[in-house]
Amino acid sequence: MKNLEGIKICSLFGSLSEQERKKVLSVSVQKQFERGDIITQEGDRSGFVYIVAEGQIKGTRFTSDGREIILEIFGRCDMIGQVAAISGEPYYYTAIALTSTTVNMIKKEEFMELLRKNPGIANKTFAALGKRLRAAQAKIEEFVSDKVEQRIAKLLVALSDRMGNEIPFTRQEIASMVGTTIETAIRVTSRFKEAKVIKTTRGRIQIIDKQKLALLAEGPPLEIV
Amino acid sequence: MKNLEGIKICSLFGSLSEQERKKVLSVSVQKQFERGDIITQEGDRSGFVYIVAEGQIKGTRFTSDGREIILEIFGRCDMIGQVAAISGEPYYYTAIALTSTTVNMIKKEEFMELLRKNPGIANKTFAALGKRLRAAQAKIEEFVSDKVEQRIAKLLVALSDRMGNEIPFTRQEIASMVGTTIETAIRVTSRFKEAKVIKTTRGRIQIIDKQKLALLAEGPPLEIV
DNA sequence: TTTTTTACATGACAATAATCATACAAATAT
DNA sequence: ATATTTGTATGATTATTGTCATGTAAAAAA
Repeated sequence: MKNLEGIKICSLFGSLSEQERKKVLSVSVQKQFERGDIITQEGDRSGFVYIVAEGQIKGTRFTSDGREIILEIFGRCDMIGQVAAISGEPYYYTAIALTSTTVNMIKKEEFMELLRKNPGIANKTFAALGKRLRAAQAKIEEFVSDKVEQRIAKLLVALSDRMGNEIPFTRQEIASMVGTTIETAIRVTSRFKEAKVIKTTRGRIQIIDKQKLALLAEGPPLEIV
Repeated sequence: MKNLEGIKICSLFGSLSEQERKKVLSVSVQKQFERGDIITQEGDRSGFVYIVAEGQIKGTRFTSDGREIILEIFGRCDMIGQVAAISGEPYYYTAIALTSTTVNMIKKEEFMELLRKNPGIANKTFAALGKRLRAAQAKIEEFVSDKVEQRIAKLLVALSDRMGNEIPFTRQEIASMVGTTIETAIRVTSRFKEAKVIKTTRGRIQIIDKQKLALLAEGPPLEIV
């Protein structure tokens, strides 16, 4: 059963006994999404927690004037909707599938039960949330002290750590992740291309010189030659 | 015992029985700080969780070039150090007392025990963390879509919701909270003063027209007359 | 195949905010 | 009482990024 596989590998569930794991599976329903499908919608109250078994999801919000802000990228074993489940508030995000995605859905109540009965799961869930908080605060720090070029360099390094050297995002998506306009994102990536730290094709960025990129993420901007 | 009082009112502990509360108190040590005192230091591993019984604390980080970034303001009943306690990582913040402050310190291990044995506390701790995550993400959104004037207006509204119409921060601190320079913070607050939405004295801002301020937080900037 | 849409590219210009400089008043220390 | 430090104020200039406009190439749809 692919269902079992998806969830078995998640370290979150590593501390579960075989019976417990079966219990998790018995209360979780698997669902499939295709690129562009909406998994949770900002403001909704569907009452599920999602665990990503396969694929990539973007957690986005839309500004009043319709601009998209991509706040996080979720991958295998990441959890979506815990905060909403525990605080009882609606989803904060619109979660959209970036690739073909398989998720395990757990009803809010079952999830709470799970947390209550399994300190191991509770701790890991908590720690994961803490990690997200720090990531968000690190991003705030970036906004305060980095220029767009550094932010994009940082993003590319982070993304390649996560998904390898082929980064499947458009410049518009890059822009939405670092909080800039598409024009600026294009200009910056063009400069990177010129300096041979990346290669680009339509909707893709390939990292060539990750080390140089890491330097750009910290240090001074590229000299215009 | 003032100790007891401090912790009793915290809604976090509302679900505790009298014995449980006593247990919390038996494992918590009270400590006093004065303005400017450092409570936790970024990178340290002291292994305590702090609950604010009285006073205000700023959670800050320092950039490589020494600039201060104020990420959060903590007040009564807020908790500091939970993430570090649970994930086992060092403190992410430098927490500095803004006023005379009383905190209840709980050893990391005791805190974990507390969480494990009291689902009510665990849930509230988790929910509080979720709230902080959303606050951080809301701030990211502000950086993406607001100009400095709006960010400062939003900050002043939020601060006055929390601590009343007398806001005890310098323009430098305001600047560190919205991620701008002191000059820009001064210029913007001066404009607000001119428009009679605030009054200022040294180290203080008094909100006069909160409604107008809320409008400025959303809408277009002040017209320069 | 032709049309339309989507993603990338680039120039010109404007706006926002940073930087640098200087000044002054209030608080604190000597 | 005087000196020093700290917080506020404001002008001039520059840098960074946003906005608007226009163009091209690749992909998708007709």
